[in-house]
Amino acid sequence: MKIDSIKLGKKRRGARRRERTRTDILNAARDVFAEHGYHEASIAEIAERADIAVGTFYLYFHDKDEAFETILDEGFEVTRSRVMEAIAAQEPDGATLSIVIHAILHHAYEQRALFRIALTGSKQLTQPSRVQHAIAEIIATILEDAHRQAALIGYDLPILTSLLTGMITQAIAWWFEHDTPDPDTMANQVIRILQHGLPAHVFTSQT
Amino acid sequence: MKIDSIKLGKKRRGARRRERTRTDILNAARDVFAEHGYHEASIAEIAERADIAVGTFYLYFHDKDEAFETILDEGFEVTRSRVMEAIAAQEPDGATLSIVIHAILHHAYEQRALFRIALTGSKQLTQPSRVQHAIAEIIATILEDAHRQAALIGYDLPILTSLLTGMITQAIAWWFEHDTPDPDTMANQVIRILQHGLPAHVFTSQT
Amino acid sequence: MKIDSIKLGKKRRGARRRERTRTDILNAARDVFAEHGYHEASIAEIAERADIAVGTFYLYFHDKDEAFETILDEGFEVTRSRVMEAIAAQEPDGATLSIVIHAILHHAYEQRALFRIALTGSKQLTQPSRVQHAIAEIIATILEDAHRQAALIGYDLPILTSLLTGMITQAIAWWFEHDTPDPDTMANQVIRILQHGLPAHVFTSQT
Amino acid sequence: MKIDSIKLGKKRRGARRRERTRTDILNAARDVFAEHGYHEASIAEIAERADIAVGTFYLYFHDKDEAFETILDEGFEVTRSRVMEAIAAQEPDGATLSIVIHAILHHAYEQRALFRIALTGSKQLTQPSRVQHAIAEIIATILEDAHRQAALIGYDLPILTSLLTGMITQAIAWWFEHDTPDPDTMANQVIRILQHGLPAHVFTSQT
DNA sequence: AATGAATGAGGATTCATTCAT
DNA sequence: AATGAATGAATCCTCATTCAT
Repeated sequence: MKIDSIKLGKKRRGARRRERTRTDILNAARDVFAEHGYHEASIAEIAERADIAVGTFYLYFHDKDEAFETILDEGFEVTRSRVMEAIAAQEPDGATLSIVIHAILHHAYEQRALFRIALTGSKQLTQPSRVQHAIAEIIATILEDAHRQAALIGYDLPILTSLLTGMITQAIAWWFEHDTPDPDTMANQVIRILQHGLPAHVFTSQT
Repeated sequence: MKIDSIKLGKKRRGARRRERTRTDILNAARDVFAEHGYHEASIAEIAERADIAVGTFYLYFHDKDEAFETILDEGFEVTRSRVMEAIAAQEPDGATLSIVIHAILHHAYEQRALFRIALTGSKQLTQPSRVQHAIAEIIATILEDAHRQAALIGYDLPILTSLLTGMITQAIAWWFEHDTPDPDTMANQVIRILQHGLPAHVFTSQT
Repeated sequence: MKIDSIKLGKKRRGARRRERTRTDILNAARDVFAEHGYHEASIAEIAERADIAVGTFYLYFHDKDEAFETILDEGFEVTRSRVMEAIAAQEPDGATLSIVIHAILHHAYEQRALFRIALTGSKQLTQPSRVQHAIAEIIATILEDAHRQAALIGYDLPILTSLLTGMITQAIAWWFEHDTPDPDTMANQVIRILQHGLPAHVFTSQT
Repeated sequence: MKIDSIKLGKKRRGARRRERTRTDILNAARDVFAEHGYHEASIAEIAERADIAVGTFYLYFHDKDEAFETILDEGFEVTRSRVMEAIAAQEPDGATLSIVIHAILHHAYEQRALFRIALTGSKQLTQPSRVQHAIAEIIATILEDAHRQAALIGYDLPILTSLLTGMITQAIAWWFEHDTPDPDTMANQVIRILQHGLPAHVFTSQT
């Protein structure tokens, strides 16, 4: 029994260590990708920041690509679940668009580095930015509900979803260059537009 | 005099030729950047498509970067002037937001390659804003007018501009993956949102 | 005394175990070398097939090279003794070339993996001779006898030995790509050439 | 006309230069491969010996492999044609085995580096040594003639070809470690065996 | 002006070997 | 004795840029 527990201890320690190294690498990689973008990020720099040898990187990730993908995948998994939790906590009966927008912007504000990578450090051209996809999915669920209730007649649902996503994405990107406003204020700006629209004035001739 | 005019002729011919080569390179480069993105685009391929030698490229552009910048700069200069012309033609008294959105989307639809480069093939991280900047500027003029007339109380003007730009940009990006709808339909979707907002329904609890 | 015997038992068991592990590694290594060749064989794969940790490999062999050398050395020691036994069993008075060739090809046919390593997976350039050397030695003893009896006048003994070795080696290499003929048939082909030579016909002009 | 000839001159000079560089690389590569074998040969060393930059290597060969293949391909093409010429010169009516063996060994002696690469510096395991193939082809033509005339009853033709090839190959390999004997003497040793066979003595019990 | 061969720094990836546990 | 995570030197290959012609 003693032996068992010791062995178990060892195993746990090994696993813990392995996990810690993996996290170190992922954090370092996220920073480097965020700073330089996919192409200009070098494994050497990631390794240095994670305080490991170059070769160690390859013990945890098959190649540069896999690390990149992992950051996005795991990052957005966290995003999705956090946002979902926030929504569920506030409005158990069903999410409203306002709550969703607030939740997304709150989380995005805290995870700027991740969003920066996803929005600008892309590896491929065709990636319509995985962020957009993640955001779009969340928004889609709400709009689909509304659509089912025939509340969105006149709108093409996929396009509407995409356009809202574009707006929210832009709100997030705003923070790449500015530090204010805070997420709530930003969310209110977005919601205001979506709720009331702009004054008729701007759509007609301006004399 | 005769000699002079000959020289002049030569000069002119030389200049015309130079101009043609420059355009060839720019066209080839735009295609290659659009196909592969900044990083994967090689000078060799650009040169081949422009039917010139690699070295010749460097007689016209200082480096890869300069060609890239030139494409965006000249491209958006054209965009701006075309859109402005379109607006002026339709509504001499002053543009309305509807007209601007229609004009922008029309032009963008025709210049997909350019917009694709600007939106996805960026060289640096902070760059996706090149298109956005161009679009934002046009929109800003209209919103500023409205703002001056106190019609936009409650909105932060720069942020509002940015958000609208995000929506329009997203509409353009939609065409990177889909061929429909046509620019007018797309513009109408955008305008519908901005004019009426979404039904109150989606902002409140959904029972 | 009791303690002693226990210790002894332990020691023996330890030694036996050590021996078994060593053999496991050697077997795994032989397979991997045979499959991939020296350079493409990785310690990691050898360790995996031997069901040990990478580090353990280095407890038994100083480096990749030593394992490789050991395989060849021990392999050919076995070859030599088996062949010698076979000869002694058949012809106690002294071996004949026929018997030797039969014996060598029989053994080689069964030990293809080893011979494949020795002939094609070599580490260094000057090495293809390891097998050759082993074969040559056996053949040399016979030829030297004959030479002593002045039966090989006109032949340079070392060269003759080498040439016969080349022929036999080639016979073995034949099996790297073909499964037939069986060792006896193959041996008879070799012997036929060495016994009668080729018809005079092929050495003169062919009208 | 003057312009034409100048242009032509330029073209020729360029082509000549290109050809020279290619040859330089091939020569350097042949040496390095011969010294270190395929795997240990580094492009850097080849480039240095050819007195070019690393990148230049890749202007002429797609990768290490292609250079290696080219050396063998071109090398054996030369071998074949030289040997064929030699044969044709001596015996217009049809080659005899003696002449072929002399010719092969003569050429091989002069091209030791090439043969060393082909025989020992192989890249893949399955390569039954392209040399062998080249030699085998030449020998096959002669033996097939004889076979057609039913002079080789009792022999399996492909195996016989292979065995002779093995012998000749071994003769060439001999020179990797020794400088003597000269090609003619060596050829005579080979021919002597093939013509008369070994004394019956060595095949029977040796009392 | 045009050419295109040459350059060489830069970066990804591998794997034999070590060593703390 | 055994483990297997960590190391980092070594090597291939790319491509923007230069420059002799």
